[in-house]
Amino acid sequence: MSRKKRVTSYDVAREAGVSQSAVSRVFRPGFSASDKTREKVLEVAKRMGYKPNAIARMLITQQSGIIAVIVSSRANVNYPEVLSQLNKSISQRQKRVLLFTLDSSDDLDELLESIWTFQVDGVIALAAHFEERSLEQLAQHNIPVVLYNRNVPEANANSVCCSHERGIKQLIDILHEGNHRSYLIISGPEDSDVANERREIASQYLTQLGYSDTPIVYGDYSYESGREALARWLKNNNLPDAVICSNDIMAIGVIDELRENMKLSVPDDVSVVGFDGVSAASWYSYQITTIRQPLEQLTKAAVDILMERIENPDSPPETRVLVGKLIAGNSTKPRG
Amino acid sequence: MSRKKRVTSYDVAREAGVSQSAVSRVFRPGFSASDKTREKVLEVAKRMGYKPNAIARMLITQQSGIIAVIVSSRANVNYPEVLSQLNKSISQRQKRVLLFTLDSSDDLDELLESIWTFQVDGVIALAAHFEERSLEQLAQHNIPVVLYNRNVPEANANSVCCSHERGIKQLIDILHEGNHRSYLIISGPEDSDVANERREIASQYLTQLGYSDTPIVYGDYSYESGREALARWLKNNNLPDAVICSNDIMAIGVIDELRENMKLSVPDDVSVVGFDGVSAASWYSYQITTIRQPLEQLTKAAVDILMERIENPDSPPETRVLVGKLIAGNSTKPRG
DNA sequence: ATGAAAGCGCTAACAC
DNA sequence: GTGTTAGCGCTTTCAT
Repeated sequence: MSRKKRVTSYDVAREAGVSQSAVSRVFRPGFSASDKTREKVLEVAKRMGYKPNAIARMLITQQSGIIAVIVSSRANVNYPEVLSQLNKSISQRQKRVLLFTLDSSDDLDELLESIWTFQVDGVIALAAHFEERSLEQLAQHNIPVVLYNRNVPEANANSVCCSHERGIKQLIDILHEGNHRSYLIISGPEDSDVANERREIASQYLTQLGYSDTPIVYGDYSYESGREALARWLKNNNLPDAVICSNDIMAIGVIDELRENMKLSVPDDVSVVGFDGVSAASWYSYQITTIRQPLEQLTKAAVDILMERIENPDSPPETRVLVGKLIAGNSTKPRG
Repeated sequence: MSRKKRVTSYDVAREAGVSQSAVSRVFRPGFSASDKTREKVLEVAKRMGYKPNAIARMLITQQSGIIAVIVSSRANVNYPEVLSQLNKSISQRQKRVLLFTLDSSDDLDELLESIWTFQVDGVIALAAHFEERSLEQLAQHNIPVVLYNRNVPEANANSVCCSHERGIKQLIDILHEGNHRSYLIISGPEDSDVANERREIASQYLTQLGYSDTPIVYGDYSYESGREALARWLKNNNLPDAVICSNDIMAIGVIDELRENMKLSVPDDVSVVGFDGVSAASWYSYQITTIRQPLEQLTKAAVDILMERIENPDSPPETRVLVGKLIAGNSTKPRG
């Protein structure tokens, strides 16, 4: 490895005829140095191609300027987009995103070790398997954490989420007021907090409105699983008035299954609602009635909360719930 | 900041009654220590909660174990997915992904500085504005780089890409053999290498087949831009036999525009082809004839090449071109 | 305002 | 195999 030798602050100091600490100060924002020194140092630094070494700085300041973002590789459809947004927002704060993958809770300890090892300033967790004990461990190390659309009820952790309750109820209200009298719920996978929450809210609210025992079938958030879930149900049961899907992608699958194999049309034969407000949901061929998650605000809130905790570790835990926007699509219409 | 004091290798050494370097050796893979020492050290380390400090290790080894992945925040539709795949693949190699965003070439120097500052082991670049001079600068620092679906012709850099030539020609062959006699190309934005390449190949191949001066209109890869591009064209021109789109999302836009505003049907009135093979392309309501990029293989190849260059900096530059898979959809059919 | 000096926690010769 | 020692490049008192 013939990596060319780095230019260090000592090299610059020697060349500029000042001390090494003078160089250091010039490169630290908010530290004073005479104009003459500053000018000289900057000139020499530029000429020699000196750049402060972030690693050395981290070692001494015990701060890395790095935010760990934990994702699961299981394609939860809109995580990639969330990730992009988070990265954008964190970059603007002069911090960097270091990516960690968590696929099953087996890897949890290894993950925590790795996070700890990197001295990250904070953590944003999107992954489903990130459990309460992880929160405790990070808390012990005073590493602030923000959960994104995750529900870890007992822990009083920082979190941001989209109000599923408000959204689901809005959707069901539309259906109910539109005289839909029989429902089917297509839920996301049981190991997803978000799916469980959306399903339970829907189920309970329907009960409250007088439709008890609304049937539930499960998918895994994917297009195919939406199609299959519906097909499975219709093999032995009648068509409901409305299908409530835990996310848009399954709703799209449902619509396509109805079109292709049942030769039925949405919304004429049955209404379908989704959740998320992904871009495909608004495409002409689907136009799903759904709730759009305020992605940008959610990610921004997550980063805001985290930065606040980094600067001020004693801030009490905070949960910020944002309300999604109802998109009145064309996948629902009043009955009778 | 009341961060609890870290446990260091010295603490463990003292407690275990060995030297600090013994502790260090136990935690370095491939270094020898007697079973007795190893056992003792591991026991104490576990009890005290010791974890080696990656930052300190980086400082001394001059290797960070970090791969910089450069993305642009402009939503190039399938980058998020590429990013997930890369992360997965890099994690498996015991390295980590540090995310960098590059939106315009203005920020280039700042970006390079930052990359250099972090002592990253290697770079994978997806961003459009990552230019040749960046390659040179990184080469000077002996930081290996792999370009992903980027075309920087003069530089003999490492790169992986999907063969656009092979794919586009396959698509056009289908149309040509299906007696399509007039074409419209809807290209991605001009600041995208990939878009330019796809457009030029299509244009030239059509010329070669006898359709010179095939009209070209531009979009930005988005659904809306596909719709608008087609609408703009049809305002003053006749419907072509086939529309060749630079990506699937614009193809989907084109299909929806035809359906909604022109009351025309695909493939009966006009054929449409896309490129990428995103999941939406195969949905029943679109079923686009397209080329599926071998995403997994592409990302794996990128990581393979990079790792090889990290271990062996003198390996000559390598370009790996992978061929996509033709998906014969239902958005094309033979004419007359 | 500036310089000297003491680390941050680790690795890697080098002796033993 | 193990301990000693000298740094990696920086920040940060503490004198001056």
